[in-house]
Amino acid sequence: MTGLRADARRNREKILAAARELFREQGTAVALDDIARRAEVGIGTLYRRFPDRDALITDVALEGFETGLAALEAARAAGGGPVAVLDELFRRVVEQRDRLVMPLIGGPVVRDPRVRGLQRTILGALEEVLAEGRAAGVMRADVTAFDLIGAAAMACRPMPHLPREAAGALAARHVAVYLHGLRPQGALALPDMVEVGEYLGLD
Amino acid sequence: MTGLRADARRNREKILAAARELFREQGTAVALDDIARRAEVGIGTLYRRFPDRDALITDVALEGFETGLAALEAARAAGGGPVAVLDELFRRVVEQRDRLVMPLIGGPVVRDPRVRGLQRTILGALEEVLAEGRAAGVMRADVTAFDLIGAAAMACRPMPHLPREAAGALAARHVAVYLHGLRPQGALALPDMVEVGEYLGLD
Amino acid sequence: MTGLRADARRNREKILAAARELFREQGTAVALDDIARRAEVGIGTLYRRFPDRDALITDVALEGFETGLAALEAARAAGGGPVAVLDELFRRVVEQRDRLVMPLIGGPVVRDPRVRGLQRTILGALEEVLAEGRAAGVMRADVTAFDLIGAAAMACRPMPHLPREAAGALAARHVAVYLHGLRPQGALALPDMVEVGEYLGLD
Amino acid sequence: MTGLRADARRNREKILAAARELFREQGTAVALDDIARRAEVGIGTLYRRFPDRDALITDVALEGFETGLAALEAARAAGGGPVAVLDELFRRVVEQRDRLVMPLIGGPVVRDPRVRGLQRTILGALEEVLAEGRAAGVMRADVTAFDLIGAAAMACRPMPHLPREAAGALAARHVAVYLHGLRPQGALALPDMVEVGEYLGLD
DNA sequence: CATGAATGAGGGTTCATTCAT
DNA sequence: TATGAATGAACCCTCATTCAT
Repeated sequence: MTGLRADARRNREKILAAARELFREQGTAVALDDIARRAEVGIGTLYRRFPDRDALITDVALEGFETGLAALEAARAAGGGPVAVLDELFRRVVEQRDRLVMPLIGGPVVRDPRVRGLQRTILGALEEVLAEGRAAGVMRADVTAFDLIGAAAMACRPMPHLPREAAGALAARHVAVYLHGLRPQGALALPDMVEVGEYLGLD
Repeated sequence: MTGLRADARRNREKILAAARELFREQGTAVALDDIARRAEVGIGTLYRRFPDRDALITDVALEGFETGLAALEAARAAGGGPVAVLDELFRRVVEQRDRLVMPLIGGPVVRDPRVRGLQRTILGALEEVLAEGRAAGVMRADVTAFDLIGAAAMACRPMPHLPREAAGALAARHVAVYLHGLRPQGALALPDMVEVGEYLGLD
Repeated sequence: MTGLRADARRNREKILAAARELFREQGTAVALDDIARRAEVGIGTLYRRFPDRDALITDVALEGFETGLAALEAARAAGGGPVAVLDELFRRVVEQRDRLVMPLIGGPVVRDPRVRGLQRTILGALEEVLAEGRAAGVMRADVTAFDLIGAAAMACRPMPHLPREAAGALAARHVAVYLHGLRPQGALALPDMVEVGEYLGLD
Repeated sequence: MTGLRADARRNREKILAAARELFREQGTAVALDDIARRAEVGIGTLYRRFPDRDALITDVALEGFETGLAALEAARAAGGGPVAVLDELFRRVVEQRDRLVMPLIGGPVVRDPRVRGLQRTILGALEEVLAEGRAAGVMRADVTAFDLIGAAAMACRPMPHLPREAAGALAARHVAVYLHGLRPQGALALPDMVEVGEYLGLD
């Protein structure tokens, strides 16, 4: 990744960008030939860099998680209370949902230790925000970091039958209502949480 | 559908059930051979009943919309105010999300007039519930029927990397927070809604 | 193999014949497309009948062993002493070496239980011939059935750089000298035999 | 070959050794990448030294023929009558059959004039041995140098399904019987020899 | 000179679709 | 009508070969 020749690194980036786009548009089963074509490289180049489909999916997902973590850190750095942090975080999540392909991805990704590390870091930071919110009495006590991750995943899912900006607007509105619902006033208890640890391979 | 011989109708049902399962498990691009095999009919039989993949997808989606409409009608019939209706509706939606494959489906479905009719009916009924809720001061004025459909779609999406019951719990909790967020108290304005009419082919 | 539809069985035979020819001409790595083309069937038909290259190789080899066993039985049926039997056997082997692709084949074939059964039968029959020859004092005591199989394998090997009839003549002459060498008179001891049992998976 | 820089010559040798091994293990169709990898040089280096696959095959074959000629000369130098010479020659052939890849090789090799020269030399020397043997009455009159080359070729062929030492023992035993068969006593006439001249490109 | 990145043709395999039984 | 055999286009992947570093 770092020791690559200049042209090789450039190609790697082009391939990842093309994969990101096509995964969103057509799912991760899209033809690798198409990815190579959109990236304007030969199919052999794609295979040299990513030995199989999973390697490509994993790296796209990895960048997604990195983007997610960066969004969270930026939201915290922007200051404001925990409510403002989540508002800002989800604003960025919806805005950058093209890069957050994360929720598209099935099982294999989870196995990658780099992904697991990022997931752990993100979960930890979210827990801190939630703890602040609970302490300040502005967030329900029963919502967990897993719930927030799940909400982000749902909001990022592509809706292929909707035009892009409509899907964006719908996601933004959905998230706004959801965040509004995080306030504790008059809330009924949530259904029980089930063990989601293995989502992270944290067990 | 109705004028079919008994065994032919039985085959049709077996095929639809198999398709529903496999669409959820593997997406709508799953091999038709696999569907025929799981349905325990020959591939030729599948083709006799459903001339192409889209016909099968359409019929599965149609059943999904019918299930959704039935859930809505049952929720209204159960009585209670508009809040109770939405609670009950979404409870059923999450519970029966296996059949609500609707949100899995891309563009082609929209073209079918039967689907459009069902969508119109569902949207109309949802608007009525929302109107009641607004009149009673228990629902935000700026949430639309489209938002509710969108929320249902997001909640129904399969999360293939999560074990089934974990995904169900996450969806139920998400929906609970979302519905809580529908209350008007202290709500900030939602982002603008964009025209989603073509989602229904209503334009 | 037996329960096949008439046209399906016809295709199966055409594919096996084409494979036999091309394996000899170009080795077992020959393009399967080429086999399908020579057999005048679609590539899909080939794959329906033989799920992978090994399945095809195995079946070709199987027919080879059946041919070999038939040659041995015919040679014995023709009567004459053990020397005449081996003469006749090897005459047939060289003559039909196109079908005796057996020696072309590497490891995977051995695993097939049908192949192992044939190998056992052939070895047993060869031992009987050798025993008769030894009893009559016309065959070296130290030659084994494995040696005879090995000799047949060597003689059947294609020599792609030689024109077909030249290779045949060379093989026939080689075999003649070899058989002549089987006589006990004045023979020096053979080098030790090494365990070849696993060739048959007999261990 | 001679005017090469020291490191270049070292690379050349490493490539030839790797090719010899892999040709025997997997045939001459083995991937050139694999040869470069086993030789621990870049693929570009291999191509600089050997412009195409045939050049590499030719050089490996050339070394094989040189090895064969050396074995023949050593056998003659060891003294003893013609029978002893052939015994010693074939002992060496079986022993060094790894280097005698010659019989693996198809048509292209023949074209190289250096190979043809070696073949002619070897054939000539073999004829001399046979002539001595015939004169001494210890060798059949109808066996030719071509037959001996053919016997060597058959004995050198790899038998990939047999463990290495078993294949060696089988070859040694086969050769012993064959050489025993070369004696004239009581021999029946051999089948006619066909013109094999073009094997050498001597026509 | 050595290296290894890039290329794309070609072979392996799957699967949607047609059609003979 | 039900079946499953046949077909071939399209996708996956490898590897010979060229060329920039």
